[in-house]
Amino acid sequence: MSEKEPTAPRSGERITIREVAQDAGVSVAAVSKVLRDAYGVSDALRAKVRASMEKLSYRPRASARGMRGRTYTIGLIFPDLRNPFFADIYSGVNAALERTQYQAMQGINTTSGALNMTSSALIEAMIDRQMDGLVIIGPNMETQVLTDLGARLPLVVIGQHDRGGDAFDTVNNDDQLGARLVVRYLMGNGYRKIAMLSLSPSNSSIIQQREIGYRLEMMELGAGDAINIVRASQVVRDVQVTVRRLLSGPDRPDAIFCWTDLMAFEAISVATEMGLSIPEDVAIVGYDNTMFCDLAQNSLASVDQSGELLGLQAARMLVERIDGRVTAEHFMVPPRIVARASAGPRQPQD
Amino acid sequence: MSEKEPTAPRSGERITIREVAQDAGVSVAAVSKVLRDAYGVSDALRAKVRASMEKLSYRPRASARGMRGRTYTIGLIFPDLRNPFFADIYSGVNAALERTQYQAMQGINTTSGALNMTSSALIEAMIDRQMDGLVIIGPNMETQVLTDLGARLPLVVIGQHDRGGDAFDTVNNDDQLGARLVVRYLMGNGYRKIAMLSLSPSNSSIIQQREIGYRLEMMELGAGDAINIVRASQVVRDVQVTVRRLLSGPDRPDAIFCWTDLMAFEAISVATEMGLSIPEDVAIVGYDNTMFCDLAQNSLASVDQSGELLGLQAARMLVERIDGRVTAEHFMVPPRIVARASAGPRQPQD
DNA sequence: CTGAAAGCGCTTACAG
DNA sequence: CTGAAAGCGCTTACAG
Repeated sequence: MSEKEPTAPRSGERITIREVAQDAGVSVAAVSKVLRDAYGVSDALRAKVRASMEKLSYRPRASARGMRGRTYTIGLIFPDLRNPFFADIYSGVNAALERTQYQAMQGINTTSGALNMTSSALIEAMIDRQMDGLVIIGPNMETQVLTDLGARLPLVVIGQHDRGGDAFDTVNNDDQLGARLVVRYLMGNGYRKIAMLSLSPSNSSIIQQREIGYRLEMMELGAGDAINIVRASQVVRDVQVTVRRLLSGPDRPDAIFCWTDLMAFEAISVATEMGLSIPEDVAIVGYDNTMFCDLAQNSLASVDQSGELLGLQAARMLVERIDGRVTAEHFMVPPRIVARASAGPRQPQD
Repeated sequence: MSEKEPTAPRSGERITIREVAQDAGVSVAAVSKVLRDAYGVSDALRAKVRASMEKLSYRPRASARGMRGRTYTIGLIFPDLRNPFFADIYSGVNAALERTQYQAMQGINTTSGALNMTSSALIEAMIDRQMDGLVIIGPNMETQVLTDLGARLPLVVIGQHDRGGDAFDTVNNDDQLGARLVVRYLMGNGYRKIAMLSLSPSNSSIIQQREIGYRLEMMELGAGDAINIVRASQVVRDVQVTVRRLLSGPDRPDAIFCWTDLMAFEAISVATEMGLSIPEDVAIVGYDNTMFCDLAQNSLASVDQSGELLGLQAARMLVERIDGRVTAEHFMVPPRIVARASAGPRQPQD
């Protein structure tokens, strides 16, 4: 294999800062300052340089900038791509960066199995590529790992309640409240034996918060005896088996509060296959309020956690950190129940 | 705003090629050659350098490499993030790159509206960041734009049948055959008045190929008089209105062949809301065979176009181009019908 | 407020 | 097969 360099076409094809400086009749350093909106540039000089940049359609190269300064690129790490909820977060991030020089680049942990391994490999790849900062969504790692990472570069975490001193910011939906709202909503509609289909392994703080909220609200509303948490991994087959077992038992729940809309859709599917009616035989509630909840065949009641707002806020906070903030900030969005037929008012039993 | 540089922590913290060279007792150039697997390095030297890299846990910085050579980063551009089909393509790309030094970075065109504007802005952002090559999925742009782009950097396009000389490679599902298979399948199950719910605006070659396949097969199977193509944009409301109109007309179709699973789910929703049974009143077929087709509430028959294979192949071809190939290659995957209840055998009519 | 020079961490001819 | 030196396109002290 030859060592040709077809990647970069004829060199000199791309305009550099040097040519802009020459065209504007100023120094290279002056152009650099205009580029970075740095102080110490007169309006006249700025105008001249801007005009030359426009005229030559100059675009700075991120990798050259990254050699000493910033790349104006931030990395987004998603836990998976199949949940349309993440698209909402992504739009929020993009909206926040729209009028800045920053650009978001995504990486996704698709490989199942050794999740920690995969995500740390991806994180290192992002650091190798000089990301100015990282937004990690729904991390499946120890808080200590995030703390260490936050010491290396600006970091904002979405979906992680445990804090790491000043090492990173967090942006969350109030998961404990979200779970409480679900229990209240279901109780209000006449359901009492409410089971929770949670996620395993359950080491994430989001999972813990939702389980706590569920337990507390069940107890406070006098249904402590009906508390029933079952767990499944995200794998489809595992969800199906778990739901089927739950619905086949002698003491079938009235309602299932599912970890995610995706799990709830599977629950609807299994219940349907078992010949059960929703919500007459069993009510189903999801989390995320994804676009598929509205489909008539799902009509899934769900908790809206404003993904777009989460993304927007995370991106803003990250840029602040890149700009020098060193103390942690934490942002929490209130969740909201969106009622739909899958958990509608219970008919009087015969 | 001060000009501090919190992005890069204490400098010197990261190991450089120079320190590796020193540790191994060789020149910097030698280390670079080992890094690039370039020729002209003895096994002994290679082993020494590898050991030092390991010992110091050295990792090359992509932006420094990009200054003269490659960044070992390829850009993936998706038309949207809400379709789980793209997750399949992504896994394929990742699988292909797994044992290479390359890393994929994603960008997504979320902003609706001026689609061309958005995607070209994203493409420029990727070029600014020195991507070694680009994979563009389902581009909404003129072939000429792709041809120009292919002249600037290695390019593979997924979902584009029009070719651009040697400027870029294409990877496709055989969309014309896919559409034919759907018509054959539906006819075989007793449906004849088969409408096609296509995408507007219909300037993409994929759309054209599917429409051609649909028309030809309808004619060849003697149902030319029943040809009926309606179009909707991806916007949910538009799909709903279009499907409702189609199903309310005086001459209701027996079956609807939908542009995408996502559209098919909407079609199922609308039909359900109208009190129609599927497939008794109207059969529905989708395209992409996404994970949601299997849910009992959808049971959506669909065309599988092997997203993972498309992604795998595209990534391989892109790496070949980066390595110097200058002639175009074109790869086509055969589609496959996955039968499900939404288009099951038609019951004899009363 | 402005500019000349050094340097970021690699790769690339080129000389030995 | 190996290495010393130049250079990629920016930013950053530093001097004026």
